[in-house]
Amino acid sequence: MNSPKVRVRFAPSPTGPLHIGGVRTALYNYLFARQHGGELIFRIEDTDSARFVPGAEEYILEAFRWLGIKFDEGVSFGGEYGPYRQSERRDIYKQYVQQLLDAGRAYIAFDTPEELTAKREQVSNFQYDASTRNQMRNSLTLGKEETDRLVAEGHPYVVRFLIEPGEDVHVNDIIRGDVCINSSILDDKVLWKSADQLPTYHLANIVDDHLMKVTHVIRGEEWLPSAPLHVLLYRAFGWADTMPRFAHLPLLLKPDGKGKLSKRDGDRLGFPVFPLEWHNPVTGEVSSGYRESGYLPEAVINFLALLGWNPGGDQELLSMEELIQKFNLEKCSKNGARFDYVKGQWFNREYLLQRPAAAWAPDFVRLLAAQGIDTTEERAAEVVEMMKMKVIEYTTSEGPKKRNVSFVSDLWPLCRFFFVAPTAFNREDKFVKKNWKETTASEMQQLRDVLSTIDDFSVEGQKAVVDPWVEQSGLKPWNAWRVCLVGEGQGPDMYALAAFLGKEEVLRRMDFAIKTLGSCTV
RNA sequence: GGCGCUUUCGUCUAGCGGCUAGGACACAUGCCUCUCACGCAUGGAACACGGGUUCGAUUCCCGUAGGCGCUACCA
Repeated sequence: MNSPKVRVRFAPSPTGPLHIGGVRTALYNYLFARQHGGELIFRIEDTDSARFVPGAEEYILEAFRWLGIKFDEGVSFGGEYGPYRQSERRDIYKQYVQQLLDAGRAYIAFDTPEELTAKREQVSNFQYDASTRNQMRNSLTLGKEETDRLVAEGHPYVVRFLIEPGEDVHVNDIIRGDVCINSSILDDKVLWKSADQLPTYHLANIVDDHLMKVTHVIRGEEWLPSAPLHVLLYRAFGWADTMPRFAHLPLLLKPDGKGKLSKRDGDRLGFPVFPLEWHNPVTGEVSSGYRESGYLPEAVINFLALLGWNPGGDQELLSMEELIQKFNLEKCSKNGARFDYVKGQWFNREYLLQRPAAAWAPDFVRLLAAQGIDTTEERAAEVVEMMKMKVIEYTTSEGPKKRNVSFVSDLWPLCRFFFVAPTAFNREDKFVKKNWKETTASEMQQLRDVLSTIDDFSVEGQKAVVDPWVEQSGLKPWNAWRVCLVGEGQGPDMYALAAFLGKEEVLRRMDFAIKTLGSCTV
């Protein structure tokens, strides 16, 4: 018996920007589908008309395009199992709800939301189930005639799933093994909503997965408690033999404190929780995205892939191809993973370093332009090459910290002096203080005179002349020279910096420093 | 409250009855050095607790405690 072709789906609801946890779920589905030569479906679960947010669907699609997660079928991709937007499948669901009604596996209930709220307030732990349904207003208590009459009169109603109590329902989860819960603790879930005349997630989900021939449901752990309900639905429809296999992924948790990762954590700690920048169409609020923050899609993918799964072994830098090859649902961890965004920055650094400096240049040029600096990509690439191994200081809620250059945008604060000459010197600066003594001005004047004789101002050209002079004079001009050209204790190798600036600019900066700092002791 | 899932360094994790419990991020120190770094080397750092099972438990079972989730006419 050969198993059917693997078909998985990622089915977000368009209620806003895609959360990074959702991105990981989609990624795992993608890796699984690719590894098995299967198909990945993109379905839109927009059965909650109240929470619909315009633009969310396009946002999600663009996010996956950027990340390199490709779908084979679904909204905007086509396919033979459409439509793939649930709001366009109303008639299909209606038909299946009727099937359940006819089979006596579901019933009609007239209780209004207000009545239910009141009931919940008056009876603690109230649950609409076998123990309470006979006290409510539904087709079971009202009888067929009365029900038909109320429906005909246009009274709003919902359809509820009739759950038989006292049965142990088993879910065989790929990640968690056998999960068993008793049907008595399940409530008679609403399958069809009166409010928007659409099914709930539970019904739509089962019908679609069945009709779309989905073989594996890979989703977040928040769905685990309702998985038994889904199993019961498959059975009620008579689809138990083709029921997909389930895999419930661990959740992404806050970097610190308690609870699951939320947008607020990103704002508080300074990292994005969305793949792309999001502009809230109602509030106008802007949330940062990984793309706009300077992350490389490969880095985001690699980082996310290893949050909750690990191929074993010591290799952590993995390409999409390697991930596809090594991915294994059974090796997913069972417990929630704290979102270690600092490690995410490290991944980005690794991927940034892997590419040639020239590949950073366009972004860097744009960044410089925003600072009013006009330069070429070649020049920018030279600077990148000299500075990519440096460390940047940044501020956090716990005070200043340092980290390696991890983004192109880290470069500007480190590279200003390449493009802007010092206009003043901070005599209180430790480095300046230490390296500018009363004799320094005259030493710098000597160095200046030596430099002015050089025609070939390349690193090699300078070396050929300056090294012997250093040797013979016994001077150590480096730090003072750095003060002249940079203004502080920063920057690359002095010859490299001087070569970049060019002879004229170097001499100009030295003249200015000698004049400004003079022979005074600082 | 009820139900379910879960528990190895600060964090992500490897481990699938016998190991000096491994790696990575982060952190610290040293070397290198023309500044800051990179790099290299080194270091601190974990099996939640209590019972079993077993010759032997981080590993299997049961409790306890913590964490997480669900408990809507939301997904």
